[in-house]
Amino acid sequence: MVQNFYAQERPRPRAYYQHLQAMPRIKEFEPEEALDRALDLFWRRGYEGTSLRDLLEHMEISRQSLYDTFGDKRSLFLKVLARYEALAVEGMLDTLTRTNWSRPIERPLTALVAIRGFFELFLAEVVLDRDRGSCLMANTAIEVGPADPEIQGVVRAYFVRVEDALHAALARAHEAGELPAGSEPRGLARHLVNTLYGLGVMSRSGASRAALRQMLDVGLSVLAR
Amino acid sequence: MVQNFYAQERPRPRAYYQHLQAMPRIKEFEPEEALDRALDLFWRRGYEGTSLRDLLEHMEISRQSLYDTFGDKRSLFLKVLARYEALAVEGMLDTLTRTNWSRPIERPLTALVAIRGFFELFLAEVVLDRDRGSCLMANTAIEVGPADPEIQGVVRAYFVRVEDALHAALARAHEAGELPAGSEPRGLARHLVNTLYGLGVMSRSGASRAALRQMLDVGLSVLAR
DNA sequence: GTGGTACCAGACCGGTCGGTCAAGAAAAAT
DNA sequence: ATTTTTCTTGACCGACCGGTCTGGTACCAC
Repeated sequence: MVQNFYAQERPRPRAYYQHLQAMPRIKEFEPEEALDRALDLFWRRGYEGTSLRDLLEHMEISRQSLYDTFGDKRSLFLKVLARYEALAVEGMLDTLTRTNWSRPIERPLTALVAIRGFFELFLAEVVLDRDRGSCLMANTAIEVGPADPEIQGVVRAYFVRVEDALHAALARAHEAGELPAGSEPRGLARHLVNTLYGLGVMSRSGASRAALRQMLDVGLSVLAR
Repeated sequence: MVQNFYAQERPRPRAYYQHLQAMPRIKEFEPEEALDRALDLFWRRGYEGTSLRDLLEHMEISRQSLYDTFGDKRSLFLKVLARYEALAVEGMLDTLTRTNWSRPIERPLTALVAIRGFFELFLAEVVLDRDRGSCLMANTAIEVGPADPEIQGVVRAYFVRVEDALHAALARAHEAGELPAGSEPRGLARHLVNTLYGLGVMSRSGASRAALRQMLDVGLSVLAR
């Protein structure tokens, strides 16, 4: 599902051209890499804030190639969102289900530790690269909002996937008796999603690292037994 | 500070023109009302997403009047932000410090109840008017971000004011022994700010009312003793 | 070679952007 | 009536928007 979703009509299997008299010139750019560059730009400047000229310059492809490969600007954006979701969910599941977490000292991982690790990673990324604003989906939720129902649907679906991933980890923690008595994993998962993307807003407003850290700590305190 | 901040060079005191031979034609629109209409539009569609034509149409003033009264688009936006801050902080302090809260049954108000009431009010507003996305400042934080340091500073300052208002209420609750043992009002206040504007993002993504409610409940659960 | 494809550069399109300017009408003072 | 100011309408500006089109070139198979 991840590969080739950007090129509907050009799957490019070499065998495809066998019956033809001529072979097309091979692509000189890597569509996936170009998509990643577009992702970076949209992330930093938003959809409207990124012009076609900006995109061409950063993706280092020609105007023609962009339209041939990705369609118009909105189509490109949808493909960027899909790629972001694929990358982010993959990384998230990786972090949340890894059996050992800390690099220097490998130790058995409880679900709670995994969740904490996930949030730590998120915070570190946010602080490191400030002007991306933590999450493309959160940025898009705000910028596009209800104005484009299709895009809004993509964003909502993403948040639900994140919630489900957290919920799975919380359910494991719950079974293992790691959560406070009377905890409800679904509610906790939703709370964590809310905390996560709240941090995106606060970071984007220029909040200090200490403030972000405190928000995170208190937000996670509901998990403490 | 609130009145007349929109018209730097036209304080319009009647006495000002006494020494002149002629009086200017009086304004035919109400600057404050026009500003409110601009506020509404910026709130719904964002800064870049609102064109001058949109503004003129909604404010029902002429292009010339807009430039004469508010300056260029960015100046207008800064004045809108200032007005929003004045209105929102006023309403917030009102809610957080009112001595009785519920309309039907007047009862003495603990700080904790005031805080809950404040969040309930916020949630109700968010759900009621979905496509405004809950908070102009949060929208602006995401859209503008670090690209415009001055605007970013305004937004950050606003968040700090909200945090301080919540902190004051929490400090009162803390003194009254309403908070769990070992609570730290500053950390709690920051957490609440984070929860608040996380809700803005989630609402804008089209989250269900039930999901928002749950996020809010779990977020506030850190206040429960 | 020829044919067919994908590459690139750049001109070009209509439309919209934020912002300015000009001209005239309206009001209130002398 | 005159003066002075602000109002409104609408034309106008250069710049940029997203998107299309053309021409020339590189590549590969026959």
